[in-house]
Amino acid sequence: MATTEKASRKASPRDRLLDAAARLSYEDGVGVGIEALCREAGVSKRSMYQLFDSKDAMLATSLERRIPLYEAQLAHPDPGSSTPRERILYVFDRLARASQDADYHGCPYLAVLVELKDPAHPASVVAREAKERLRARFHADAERGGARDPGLLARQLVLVFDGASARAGARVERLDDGLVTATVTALLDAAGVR
Amino acid sequence: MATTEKASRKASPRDRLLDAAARLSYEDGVGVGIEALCREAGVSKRSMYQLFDSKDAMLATSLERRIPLYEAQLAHPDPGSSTPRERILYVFDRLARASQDADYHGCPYLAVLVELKDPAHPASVVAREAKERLRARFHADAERGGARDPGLLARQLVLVFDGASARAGARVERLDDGLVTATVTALLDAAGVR
DNA sequence: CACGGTATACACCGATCGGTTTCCATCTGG
DNA sequence: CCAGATGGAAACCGATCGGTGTATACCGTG
Repeated sequence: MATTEKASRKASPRDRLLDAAARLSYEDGVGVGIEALCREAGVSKRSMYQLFDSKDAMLATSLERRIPLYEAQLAHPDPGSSTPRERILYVFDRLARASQDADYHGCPYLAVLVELKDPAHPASVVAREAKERLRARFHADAERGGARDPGLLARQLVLVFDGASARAGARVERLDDGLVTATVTALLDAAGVR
Repeated sequence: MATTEKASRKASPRDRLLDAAARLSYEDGVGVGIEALCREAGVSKRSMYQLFDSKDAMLATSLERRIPLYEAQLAHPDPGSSTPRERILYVFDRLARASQDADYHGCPYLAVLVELKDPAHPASVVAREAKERLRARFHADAERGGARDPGLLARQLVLVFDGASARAGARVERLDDGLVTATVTALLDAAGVR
């Protein structure tokens, strides 16, 4: 009955593989070899191909599994008593903080979409879903915040989010001086969000 | 004396290689094999390695050569009689138009920076230079336009530019309904650009 | 015409790619 | 104690990777 309950000492091969895939594909790009992935995970290639149909499938699963964590990292700690404006600005504050890490390389989902230029790739589908969820969250807050055009504001915010994360990840820009906050504030004000 | 003057009928192998490198690395990513590049250019591998030290060097040269074209595509046709605001908005208008092409895959320089995560890679250096020049152009127009903080506005504009081009290239967003114009206008207004 | 540079075709190098196969060690439930 | 499932080590597959070596065909110039 239990699917993964016995793993008492250390993580299951499946979990180790998914973690390794997330880490290595983020650091080195989706072009990492399965050989390197399995070595990092301490799992044989044989086991990996029993657990997943292909490298692409494992990559997609790995990305999908990370979505809740990704969203939790950007979620305001107190969704109840915070204002929509605060919740939106919090997302960008977290982005600015995360981008200061030496190993920050931008939003992993946007990176996947850029690297695999094929929109039909299973990993691209997952990445698009993750980005769509971020937009939807901005949209909900934009509506609650009384934006004149919540749909427009939400799209503007993801535009800034992706531009900022990509540029910070590529080390062409720094976000630690209030750049995103200033930009988002201007957009929120223009949209009439209180 | 003359470097490339004899090429009367068709382009030199060097030019064919650089064009093929630009096209294929844009369509398929920087991971394209040199075999495919040489086939596309109609040049033998041997000739390529006589003309360039390595694949990386050829890629960097190819990107560098494209910078003037890239900038010309975004340049207002009448720099003399146009206002700074018009010139800035023109850049985004061209971006919105270009993004409607079926084979648009985003800004090639940002893509290179995202794909090769190594900032020291020769192609990354060139790509960073191209992005820096765009920022500098925005900065000049922001100053001339009387922006309160030209440096800030210029950085905000490249943020929007890269976010929009990346998302449009990844087919997660469409720019044909005035999204970027609305966003840039809000930022220009907030900065006090007339 | 003979020359030297340019470009070609093609085989080759070791390494790695995604993926498969065989064999064996280990663990667990009956 | 034994059966069967699980998972790991390593060889192997054809293909491709970036890069070279060799030998030949073309070219304008002397």
